Amino acid sequence: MMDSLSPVEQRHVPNKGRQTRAAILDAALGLASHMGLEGLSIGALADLMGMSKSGVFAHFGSREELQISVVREYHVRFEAEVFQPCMKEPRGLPRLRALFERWVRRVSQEIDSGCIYISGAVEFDDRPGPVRDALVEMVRAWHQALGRAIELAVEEGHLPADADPQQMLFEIHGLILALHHDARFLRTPGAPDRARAGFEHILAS
Amino acid sequence: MMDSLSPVEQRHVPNKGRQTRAAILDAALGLASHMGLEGLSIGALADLMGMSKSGVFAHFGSREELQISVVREYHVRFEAEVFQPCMKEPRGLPRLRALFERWVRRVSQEIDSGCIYISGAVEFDDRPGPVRDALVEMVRAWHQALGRAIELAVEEGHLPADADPQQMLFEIHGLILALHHDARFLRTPGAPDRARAGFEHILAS
DNA sequence: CGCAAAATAGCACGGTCGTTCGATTTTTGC
DNA sequence: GCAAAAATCGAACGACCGTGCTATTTTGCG
Repeated sequence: MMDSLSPVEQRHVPNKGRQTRAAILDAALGLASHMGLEGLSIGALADLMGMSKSGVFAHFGSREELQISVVREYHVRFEAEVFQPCMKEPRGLPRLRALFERWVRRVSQEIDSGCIYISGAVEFDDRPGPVRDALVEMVRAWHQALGRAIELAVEEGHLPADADPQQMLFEIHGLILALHHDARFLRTPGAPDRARAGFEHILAS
Repeated sequence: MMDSLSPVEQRHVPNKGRQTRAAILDAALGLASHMGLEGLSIGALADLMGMSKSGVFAHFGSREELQISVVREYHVRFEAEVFQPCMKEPRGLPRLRALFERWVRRVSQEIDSGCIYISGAVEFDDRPGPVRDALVEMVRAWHQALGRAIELAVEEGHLPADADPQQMLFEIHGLILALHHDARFLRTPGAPDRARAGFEHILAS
């Protein structure tokens, strides 16, 4: 009778909705990694979930809102898997190396799941709207975090004082994009090591 | 009666068909640059050309064949605009620089037309079929041509003998991809110059 | 011109899409 | 346990898609 008797049990919080919404979003992330954000369809998502189209639809209100939710969820996971673990590393080169290594693994290791930041950037580069805005916001945030890590490496004296963090960021990002291209599209073996070698070239200058 | 009298003339070979096919292909290239190869629809193409869907359709036989034709046509133009003019440059660094500069201009300068190689790579990275095969073939050919230009620079002594052409190709390609990303998606000004600076960094090592 | 062949149009089919709406079932709060 | 509320379903709509079919028009050569 007393709610306070069971601390974990949340009787009066309507969580069925949230739970299925989270499950749908999880399936949507997998689907969007394969088909792209534009290829994400409510019907296919409903089939995958074993529920009706309108049942899925009701959780988001529109396809566009679903796409935005996918982008946000990807951002949360990317931050948790790539960014946050590296904050334990000492600032400067160690942290920067950790960030790059996790980024490389994220893009290459997972064979079947493409990076939504990269595919989304190509899909929405000249398609204005809220989805594009959300994507740009997330990518900008990640770039800013990475740029800050490079600046810290300069401040710590791990990189020469006249290094150009923005230029380094540009080149490092290029390595990741080339890795994504060669590993996922051309299926070239050894692409991750090419990216790592390029990273060392950038640091040694 | 005798066909051999007119070697060039082919009696029942019409001209109009090829012309309109070329015009359709031209429009299709513009459309695919904006919407991607997957976003290319016969209906939209017909509207753009002011003709019927079936009229457009008859020239290609299937949507897939249309996509492949677009890829091939893009390849021809890319070769004519980027590759061939640089063959007049002396082999080695001058030619390599010219190739990179024309590549940069091709990707960044044209504001409204995206690179089909890049967008196609993302769209078809895990979608098997003839369109993907055609794309891979064209991209591989271009990479091979660029790799050969780097090797020539080594042979000419313009680059150190222990340089790794494939590694350089990977890094240079990354610069182009980062340029495409920053210029078209993030709309960062100065991206072409970042790519050029990165190119100089690669050469100086 | 005339006639065959090529190019194009018009229409219809089956399919998928996002979305709406009312009915129905399940969850939740008391 | 009952009633309100939330979640889900099922069917339908209109729009677009690629494609096949049969006319109709246009082209090109004798």
